[in-house]
Amino acid sequence: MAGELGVTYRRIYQVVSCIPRGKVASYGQVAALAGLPGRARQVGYAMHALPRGTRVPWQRVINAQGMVSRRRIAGAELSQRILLEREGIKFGPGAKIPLEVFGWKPRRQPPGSSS
DNA sequence: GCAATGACGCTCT
DNA sequence: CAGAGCGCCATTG
Repeated sequence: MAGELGVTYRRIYQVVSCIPRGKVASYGQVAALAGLPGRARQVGYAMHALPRGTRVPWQRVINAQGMVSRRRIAGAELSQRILLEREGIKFGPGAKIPLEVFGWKPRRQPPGSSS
């Protein structure tokens, strides 16, 4: 049943929930952080399986090209873009997000913070 | 239990 | 730079 989600999805949702507001992460990045390197596809499918009204910031997950992945239903990708712009993320030419600026860079110990 | 699906990523042409 | 193909594997019917 869909009520009981697999361990894999749960792991993915956990990582996605850690993405700070105003930042984005790619499917592959989420997969790697979830301990599933190379399984970006499963991340995308996990996002699709999310129910409406979820607390998981699924909108912060985009593809490696810095673009909102195209969905089965046209127009939904636009909604995601609106949500991201609302968080302060700016899109460049070609609807691409500059990952060097908005890409989430998780770091446990910021360099120079302990000195 | 088997076969098809899918919000991706990378490489080659 | 753009497009097409293959691999990846959990979830669903």
